[in-house]
Amino acid sequence: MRPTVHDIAKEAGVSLATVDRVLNARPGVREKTIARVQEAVARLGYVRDAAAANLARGRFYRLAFVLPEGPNQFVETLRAALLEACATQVADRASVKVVTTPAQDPHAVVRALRALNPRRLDGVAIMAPETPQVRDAVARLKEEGLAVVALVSDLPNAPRDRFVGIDNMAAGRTAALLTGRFAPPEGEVLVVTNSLRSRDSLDRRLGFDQVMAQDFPRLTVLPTAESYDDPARMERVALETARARPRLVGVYSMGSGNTPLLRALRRSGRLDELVVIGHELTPVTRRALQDNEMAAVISQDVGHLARSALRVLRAACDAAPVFEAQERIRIEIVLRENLP
Amino acid sequence: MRPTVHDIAKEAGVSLATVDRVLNARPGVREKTIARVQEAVARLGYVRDAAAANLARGRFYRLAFVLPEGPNQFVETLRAALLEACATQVADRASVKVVTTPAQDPHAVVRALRALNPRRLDGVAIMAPETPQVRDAVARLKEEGLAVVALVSDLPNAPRDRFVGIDNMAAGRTAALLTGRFAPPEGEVLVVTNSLRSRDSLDRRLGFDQVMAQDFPRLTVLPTAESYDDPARMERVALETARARPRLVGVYSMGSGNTPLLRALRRSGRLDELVVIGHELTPVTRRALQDNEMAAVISQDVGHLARSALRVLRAACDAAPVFEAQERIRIEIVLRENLP
DNA sequence: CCCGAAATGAGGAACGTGCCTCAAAACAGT
DNA sequence: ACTGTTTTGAGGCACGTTCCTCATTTCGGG
Repeated sequence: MRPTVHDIAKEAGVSLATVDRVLNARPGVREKTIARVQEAVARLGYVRDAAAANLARGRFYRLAFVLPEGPNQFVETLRAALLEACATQVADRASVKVVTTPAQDPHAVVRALRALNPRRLDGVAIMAPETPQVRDAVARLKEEGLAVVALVSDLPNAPRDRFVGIDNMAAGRTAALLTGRFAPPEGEVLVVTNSLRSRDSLDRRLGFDQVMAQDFPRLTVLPTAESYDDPARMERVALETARARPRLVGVYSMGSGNTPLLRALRRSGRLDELVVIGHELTPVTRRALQDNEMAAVISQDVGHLARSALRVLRAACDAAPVFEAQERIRIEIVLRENLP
Repeated sequence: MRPTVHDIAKEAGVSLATVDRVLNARPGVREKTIARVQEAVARLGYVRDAAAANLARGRFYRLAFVLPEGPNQFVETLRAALLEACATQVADRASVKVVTTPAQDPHAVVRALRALNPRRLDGVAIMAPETPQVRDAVARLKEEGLAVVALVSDLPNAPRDRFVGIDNMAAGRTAALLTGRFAPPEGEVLVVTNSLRSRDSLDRRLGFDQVMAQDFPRLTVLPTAESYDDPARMERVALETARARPRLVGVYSMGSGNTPLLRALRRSGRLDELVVIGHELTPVTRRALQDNEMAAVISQDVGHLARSALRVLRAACDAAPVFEAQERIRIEIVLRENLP
């Protein structure tokens, strides 16, 4: 059986109240006594029973998730994973509110963040591009004492407690390595995304260029084509490029417009000779992998993302340490044969 | 605030004791009353507070892990992950004993399993090749009422409660797809492993052959070379093959002898023209990826494996359902650029 | 040595659930 | 209406912790 506070008290020769004061860093205990208790803790290998502690404390975590909403299946699967995680064990003693904002409108996120009532919340997870206004809104939430976590796309210059998501530069590097190894040694590569305003797209492009320049100098990377969340625009750009550039050998899609992209490449008739690599496993990309239309998808496990964000938020609320190994989101490479 | 048993009692117009009897499926309650309580549960959306329940029950899980021990870094990292998981939150109210058995001796596992005292244990996780003796030992443990989980390598014909690990057939298929895409279109591929006695190796080979035959008919897959956990033998076989077969373009290493394998290929002077694909991220394979000696490593997150096994064992002890999405171990493809 | 402040002890209530006992009530069969 | 059985109610203790109060002890400074 594990030792309890009672055992510590006996071992240290103090009362239960004192042990409690030491364990919870409350004032009114002499240095010497603190040391004595801590020695007893170490000697007996005491670890606080988190379940009992939370029960006694009556802790309740009021959390909010601010997610973009648009023609984006990734966010939908993320939301589903979040709700599933809540429904199951993970979200014990927590209430989770999901707020969605139109992805196209950069001010909508800021309005949503401002609309949050800090007194009715303990923590917020935010998936949004990093703008000065978003930074300010995050700063305000932090000042009000909330835990703030950046989700999927980092907010490195905002005072968030943590980023939950993959290293997007490394993801871009991985995409480049796959493109280089799968494609013929020479030719041109098209890179498309919704918008380079988002931190994740920017990082991916940087990583992609690094590896391309270093390891595959005979592949020419074209400038990033941005669709601005407009499917028609994505389709037009992809179609034009596929038609105008006979040397094209690969396409790297950093964002979410894979449906119009694939449609365009199909219409160009060149899809089967192109190495197409995209991000995030959705019904569309899953289908494309199965049909050999996409060579690989770089993905992050949305279930893991959701559970990790929840755990990290709770830890941040309690100023507790996080279990790093469990919270590292992996860059997953999904091929036709290892589809989950 | 979440509803409690008290709320259910009030809502259903019964006493707390009755609610308790219904919730824990104890006898002595009329059908009608059961229905009334269950309705109240549904109406109020009651979910049992697992933490409080475990606290009250004083539940303590006595678990054992039976792992092979040999010149195998994968098992070492797995053991480390397990200890880390125990040290942290995951293993609350559980004691975990790790038993290691010499990998070379197939009877050692059986002896270890027989040596377990079923009355002092609630669950066991086993990583071992499936032999009739192992099957019998597992059957005995199950009969004694223990929860049994197969780890890494499945025991499909033993009465285990669950398998925690990757789909090894799919892993082999993935390896084949990577080999085929990375290597030149024509040539020979060497497949090596410790032993085909292990279920995981067998499955990998099957999957590998499927995809090779189907998608890359111009690549010839050589018969599996077994090292029987003997590094010298592995080195000799690899060196001989590399020297004797000029058409060799790739090597698929299904087991754990990557150190002697790479040493041999280095000595043959042909390492940089070969596509080498192996399993499990260890210091050796990590280094080989960084040095471009291996093209890819197919891996399973040992941390996830350890935590999942712990969760699944607890669930099995309580005959509780598992959260499937969280327990699916992914087939990870690790390249130089997405090394975790 | 005395005083006030700081440190400590002792104890209890609470959190939500499990599990136990004993008595009371409802019900069945005669 | 009687018996005997089944069902239900009421209550209490326990789990390990937090957090509270109030009394007592210890300490340092004058």
